[in-house]
Amino acid sequence: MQASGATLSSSADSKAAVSDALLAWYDTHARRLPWRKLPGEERQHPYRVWLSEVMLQQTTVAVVGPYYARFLERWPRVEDLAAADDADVMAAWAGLGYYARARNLLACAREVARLGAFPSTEQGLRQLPGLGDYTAAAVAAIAFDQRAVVVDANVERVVARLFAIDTPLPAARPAIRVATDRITPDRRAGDFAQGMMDLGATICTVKAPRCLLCPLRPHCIGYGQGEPERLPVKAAKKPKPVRKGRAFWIERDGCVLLVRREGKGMLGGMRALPDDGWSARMDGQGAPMDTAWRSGGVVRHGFTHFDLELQLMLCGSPEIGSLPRELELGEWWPLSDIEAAGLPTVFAKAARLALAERQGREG
DNA sequence: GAGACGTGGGA
DNA sequence: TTCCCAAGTCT
Repeated sequence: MQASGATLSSSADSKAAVSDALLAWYDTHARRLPWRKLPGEERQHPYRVWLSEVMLQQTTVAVVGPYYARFLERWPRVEDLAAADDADVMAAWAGLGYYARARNLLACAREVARLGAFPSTEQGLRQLPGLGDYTAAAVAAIAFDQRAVVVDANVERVVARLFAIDTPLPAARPAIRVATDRITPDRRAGDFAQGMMDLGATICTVKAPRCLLCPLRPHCIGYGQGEPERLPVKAAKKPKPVRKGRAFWIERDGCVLLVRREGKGMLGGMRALPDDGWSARMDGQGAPMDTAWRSGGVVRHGFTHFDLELQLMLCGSPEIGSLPRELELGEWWPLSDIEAAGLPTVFAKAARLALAERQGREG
């Protein structure tokens, strides 16, 4: 743990100075978000805090908004979510990405329903599926007013600049955590955490930080050194490989054949078009059946760790009994209601392409 | 520690 | 267009 020899100022009250400045700023500049407490409310409901925090993992506030509203409308309490069908929850999550979050969301809701309530301590929360260091600390602080050290990417950026920590990530994490602990107040830890995240999102931004508007500027070593936007230092990214595969659009009587992806891997638990195995850490292989396929065009889609060129293959009215065993378990989904299938984006793109091709042939 | 795991929006 | 990356977790 090495913070460039920088420490927060030597004055004994500097810790309170930073948290006081941050909290005062939060009191007047907090973003008004659907999952935040209403004025006068003592604290936020654990279910809503947890739901929003899981959705917000690696996902922007703007994208989460509509999903959060739909989930809360459909499953108002954690017990409602615990009782939901897996397929319904996965379909409702479609488009948000990182589908392990949805699988863990259900597992967590069922565990909480079994327990009778959310654990009220960071340690207890940390045991729940899908709650790592960040989310356990955030829920403990925001919903239960516990003092917890909440470190997300915003806090990492703010703190790296505040203390001028120039060790590259991820090696800087221990130092950043210690520094965050040092400035986290004993009271209002939830407001402090949300204030730090709001500051990171609106003032202490990745590029072109608005330092002249920042309440922490007098305390910020990175600002004092100039070029705070240089921090935190990150390791160079590896290039993404391009992977090729095929997906199969099998149509019959106004319906298309959808399968459910197995397991915990890529898009696991989601409805999908049958494919040739491209997602199994390799290029795709063969077709699911021997029939007259025609090309429906190419879908390009970027995943986190590879880019995909997906060749869409089409066939209409397969003969009865010609389907391979693994496809007999699929669902024949009405084309008129394809939106409700909850396809992950790559397959939603493929469906749009297939329907457009269909339009072209009929028109 | 490093890689798997999605997506849409902004510059 | 291309690149970066956002309230991370799990293995």
